[in-house]
Amino acid sequence: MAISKKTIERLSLYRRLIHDLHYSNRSTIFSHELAAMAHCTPAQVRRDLMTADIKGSSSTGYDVATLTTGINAILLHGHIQKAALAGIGNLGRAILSYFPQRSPTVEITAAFDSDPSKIGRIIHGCRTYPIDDLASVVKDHAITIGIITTPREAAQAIADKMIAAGIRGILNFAPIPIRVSTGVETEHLDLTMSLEKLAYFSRRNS
Amino acid sequence: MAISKKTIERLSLYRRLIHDLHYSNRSTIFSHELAAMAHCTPAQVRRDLMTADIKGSSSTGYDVATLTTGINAILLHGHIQKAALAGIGNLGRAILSYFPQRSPTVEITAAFDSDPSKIGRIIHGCRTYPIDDLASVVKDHAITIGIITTPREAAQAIADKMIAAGIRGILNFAPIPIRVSTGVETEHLDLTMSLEKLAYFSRRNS
DNA sequence: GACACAGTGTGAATATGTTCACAAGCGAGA
DNA sequence: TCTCGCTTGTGAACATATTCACACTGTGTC
Ligand SMILES: NC(=O)c1ccc[n+]([C@@H]2O[C@H](COP(=O)([O-])OP(=O)(O)OC[C@H]3O[C@@H](n4cnc5c(N)ncnc54)[C@H](O)[C@@H]3O)[C@@H](O)[C@H]2O)c1
Ligand SMILES: NC(=O)c1ccc[n+]([C@@H]2O[C@H](COP(=O)([O-])OP(=O)(O)OC[C@H]3O[C@@H](n4cnc5c(N)ncnc54)[C@H](O)[C@@H]3O)[C@@H](O)[C@H]2O)c1
Repeated sequence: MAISKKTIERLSLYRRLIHDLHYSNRSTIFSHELAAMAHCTPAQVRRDLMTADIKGSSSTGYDVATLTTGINAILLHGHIQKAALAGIGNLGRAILSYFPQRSPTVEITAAFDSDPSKIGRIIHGCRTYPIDDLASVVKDHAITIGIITTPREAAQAIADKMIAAGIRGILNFAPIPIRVSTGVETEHLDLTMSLEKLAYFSRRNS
Repeated sequence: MAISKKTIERLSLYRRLIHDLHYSNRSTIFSHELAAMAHCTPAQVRRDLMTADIKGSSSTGYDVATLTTGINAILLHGHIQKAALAGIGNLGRAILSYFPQRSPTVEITAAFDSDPSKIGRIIHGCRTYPIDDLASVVKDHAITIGIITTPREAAQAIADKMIAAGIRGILNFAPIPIRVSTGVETEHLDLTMSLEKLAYFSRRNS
């Protein structure tokens, strides 16, 4: 029952699209409808749902409620996971303002900064702490996910602290890959890389 | 001479790492050093550079200057490409503040919003315009890349305007896939999806 | 020289991801 | 009940990406 990264991404997308685009009102949906929403092929959708062990009917397609519950069973897995954000700068604040209510599976419960002027307040429901409290807060709240929005120079040290405190997954926005011990999952979102890739292919395939 | 997306991403990363981590002082670098920086395998680095037609020496490794020029030849391709950003909100402003000087191949030259209170100013060197000027500004400045940081509801319409104005690549932060005509490249950066993926795998592989 | 060494370049093997193509299921209508 | 038209589920083919493994190369040493 191992599900690939790409499939997990799309399951997350399917669920949100069904929720956001008012498909949750409908009782059933076909693979080609989901495919149109997610911008992929019907075969891809069926393969993903097969992997997720979600069954449809050949006459009515997939039951929306079953679909949602099935995807939740995989992504949610019992309880909401908590995340901590480090670096309450421009990007960090944008994320804190955006994220509440976004995901039924993850919530950002604490934010950290080394700059005393950035901490103490509650930003969009999220408490802010000095970076030195990271270990204790992470342990007390059983936080399992870290988000790094500090400058590049601080990123690796923050990641090390997070991992030492028990965090098992890191979403990194700093423009440098983070080295982690095995068993820790890391995702590197790199704006410059994405833009340069786009620049290359937008020239190329036109 | 077709280079895959993954390879382009890594080439962009290699170049930036060499630049940021003071490797540009050194005259040569080995595949295993680049691999350590980029957090991948030496074989991967050699394969990428082979694809990029960059040759090294078996005794000294790769010449840093050759490497930089070689990657630039691929990513830059003669002239800097210009980008336009739509949606000067929390995320849009964070990007405008972050991006200047980040990439030698792409620069954000114009930003657009539908809210009159957001426009008229110059943010970090980038002029802001009403969204209705998008077509003319894009054409006048020969902008080829679009960045969407508007709410979900507006995203597809903005994308359509961008494409009509001649933009060939779109970086989309709105939580919905954008439909584009063939020949237009699109990249969907979805925070919720990334976090949910991380949540899943951080539980799983520990 | 000739040998050892530490690296590159790359065909081949492997792993991962996507699409094809079609049997089988189901409901509607005759 | 039979058949038609649509769908799902899925083995197999295909495509893409990574890793292995090793011949080859330039340099330093004796
Ligand atoms: N702003 C963007 O749109 C954007 C986009 C892509 C990537 N990034 C990356 O995200 C990171 C943050 O960008 P930003 O624009 O928000 O920068 P910023 O300077 O506005 O914010 C950085 C924050 O990190 C805090 N910080 C610094 N050192 C710290 C430490 N050791 N521990 C805890 N907190 C620390 C600072 O006090 C500040 O609040 C950077 O690495 C940047 O490269 C930003
Ligand atoms: N803030 C984040 O960290 C974050 C993270 C991931 C994704 N996103 C996505 O990015 C988008 C923007 O997020 P935000 O937090 O900056 O929101 P925001 O509300 O702060 O900003 C949205 C901006 O878009 C402008 N806008 C609205 N309709 C427009 C239109 N038709 N044409 C031009 N401009 C228009 C608004 O005036 C506003 O300035 C959203 O789709 C959000 O889902 C945000």
